[in-house]
Amino acid sequence: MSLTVTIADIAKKLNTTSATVSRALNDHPAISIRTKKRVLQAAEKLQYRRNTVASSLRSGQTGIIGVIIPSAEINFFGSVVHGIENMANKNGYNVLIYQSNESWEHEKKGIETFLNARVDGIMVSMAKEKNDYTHFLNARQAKMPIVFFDRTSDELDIDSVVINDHKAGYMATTHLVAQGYKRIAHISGPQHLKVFKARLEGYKAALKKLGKPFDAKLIYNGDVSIDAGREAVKYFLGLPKPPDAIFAVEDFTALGAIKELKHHNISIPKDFGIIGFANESFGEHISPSLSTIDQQTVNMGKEAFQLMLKLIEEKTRKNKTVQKIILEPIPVFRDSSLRK
Amino acid sequence: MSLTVTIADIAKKLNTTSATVSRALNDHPAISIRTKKRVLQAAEKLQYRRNTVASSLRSGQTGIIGVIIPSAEINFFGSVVHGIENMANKNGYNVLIYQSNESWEHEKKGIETFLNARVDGIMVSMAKEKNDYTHFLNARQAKMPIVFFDRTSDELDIDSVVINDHKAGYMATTHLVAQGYKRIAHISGPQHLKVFKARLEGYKAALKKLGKPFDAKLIYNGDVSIDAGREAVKYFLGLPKPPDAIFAVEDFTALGAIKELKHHNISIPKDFGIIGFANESFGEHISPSLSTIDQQTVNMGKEAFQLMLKLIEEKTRKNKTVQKIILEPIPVFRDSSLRK
DNA sequence: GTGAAAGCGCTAACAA
DNA sequence: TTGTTAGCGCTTTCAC
Repeated sequence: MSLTVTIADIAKKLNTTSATVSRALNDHPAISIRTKKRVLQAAEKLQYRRNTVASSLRSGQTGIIGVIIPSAEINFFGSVVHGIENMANKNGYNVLIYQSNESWEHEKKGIETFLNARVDGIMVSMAKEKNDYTHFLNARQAKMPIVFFDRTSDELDIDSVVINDHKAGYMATTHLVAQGYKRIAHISGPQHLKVFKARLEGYKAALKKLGKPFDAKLIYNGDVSIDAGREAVKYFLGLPKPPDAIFAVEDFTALGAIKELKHHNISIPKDFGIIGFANESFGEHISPSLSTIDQQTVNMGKEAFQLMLKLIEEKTRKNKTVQKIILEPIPVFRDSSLRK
Repeated sequence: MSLTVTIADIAKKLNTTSATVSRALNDHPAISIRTKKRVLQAAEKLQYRRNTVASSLRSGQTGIIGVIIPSAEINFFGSVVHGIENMANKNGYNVLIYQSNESWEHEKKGIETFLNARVDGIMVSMAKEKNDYTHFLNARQAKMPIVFFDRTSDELDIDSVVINDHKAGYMATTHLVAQGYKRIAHISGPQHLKVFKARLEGYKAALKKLGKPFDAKLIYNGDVSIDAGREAVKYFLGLPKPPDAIFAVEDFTALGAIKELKHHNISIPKDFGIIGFANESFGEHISPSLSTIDQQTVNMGKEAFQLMLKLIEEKTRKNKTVQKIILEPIPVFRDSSLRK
């Protein structure tokens, strides 16, 4: 017995041709029930396994979606990938992962790899490191469907799924004020990334709406880390008129802030309110438990994949409308910002 | 200009043949520097992109490694995948992900998918749900290199990378005794999974070594969850002679235990010691910070991939030695078990 | 409803 | 060093 069974083997056994076997195996409309049955039985008996590589070469479709993320080690992306993968499998697709490790060089290589592999579509969350967009433009030129999620860019006119970061920032800020805090500070992130910028804008918009003055001294620009949170608090407490609440751009930053405030024996939420962003798993377990904004990670993955599916279908037609799906942020208020 | 450029296009342009172009593109030894240069230039100019699907069909190698994990949403697996992916990319491989969602059915389908896709190797961390091993045996029969990591089985004679769970259990238990705790309890996990069983065995071995009696009442068999930790503590505190320390099979279980102990106003680590397992990210941020055992996740991914590489190379030779790599657990002692 | 024949794009054995 | 030829396993016209 040869190691790999092909449709030709099945055909020979049944005194028919590869074409017929192929049709039977693919549920082709023009095939008799009888032959189909015989083929399927023979395939089973011979332990036939369709060679998807050959199939892909001939049909021009691989059934593979390439996904580029900064790192599989970051909770958020693992979770989004989970959502993508589940939807993909349900629709008969497989998912190839490529990590950029936040490097532009790797991101570029990832795109190249996926184009070569003739994947059916590419989904990307951009690396922090930024250079030019030629790799994305190449992909577009090759008619490759692309969907961006979370980390996207305004400079490119592309289909994307993000959450409404502006609204989220607005919500977080409004909530703190509603809880009676008077001076709300914000610890921001790198402003060349749209997500972080939008959160800051949301914060500003909320203050304006609530008739509160914007004070540039109450903005600390950090690098999205525990340390940034600590440093921010040190800075804030040194101000002549320190804030009494912080909206942090992300949960780890908020965590650092909490640690530093505790270190100064400042009582949370009584004397100081904190809200973070991302709903990281640790948030509900620390004390006080951390208020935050949930980003619907798994759902984001699902939506992004569905958008991809649409693009793949539309590929034949010349439909060109760019779609931007914006998910609603979900506030999760816990002890760190709730005064009874 | 046609949408896809092939080596035939390059050949035509240079008045040569596909074979020569292919050789130039693949750094074949028998090729003149001059032709190679010309081919590479032409390829660049025409924006040629090698079709890896065609290449795979012909060469029989896809350069793809299939990875099956229970869920990309679980921290631990995201982290291992990170390790695998990094090594894979360095060695010119890509990684296909398949999630079993702890279901045997999905796991089986994953194997089937990967066999059809003719991946160069499959890496698996088994689903909790167990049935038979036919899918793994099928893969073996198809001469597919397989490496298991973390969740493996003794019933299959397979290459694997795990950490020394027995030793880890031993370490954790010994540590608690060394800190002066007198009655050490254990919250265990499903015993049909080797990892959990080994941790229990390590616990027992430590007690024996230290001349402490084993008391079956001090074992609570949970399902690896926060709730299991809570329930375990309720049970333990109801005993005539309750324990004064717990080695929990996993961090979330430990977390549940801590929450319940706090609820009973029992002081940690003064009156009660706790150590968990897995070094989940939340552990260092809760209070008291959680002692735990680190599993070297990223490193596990690296090692597993290197083992895979070896299997792929050995495939031509008939080398059949099964390798089991056992990583050292790394104790991380924090406040929850450290009495000064 | 089935068969014959061509070819997806590439690589590799054999010649020259 | 290069060209010729064949074929990886499958799908898909085009006949019948």
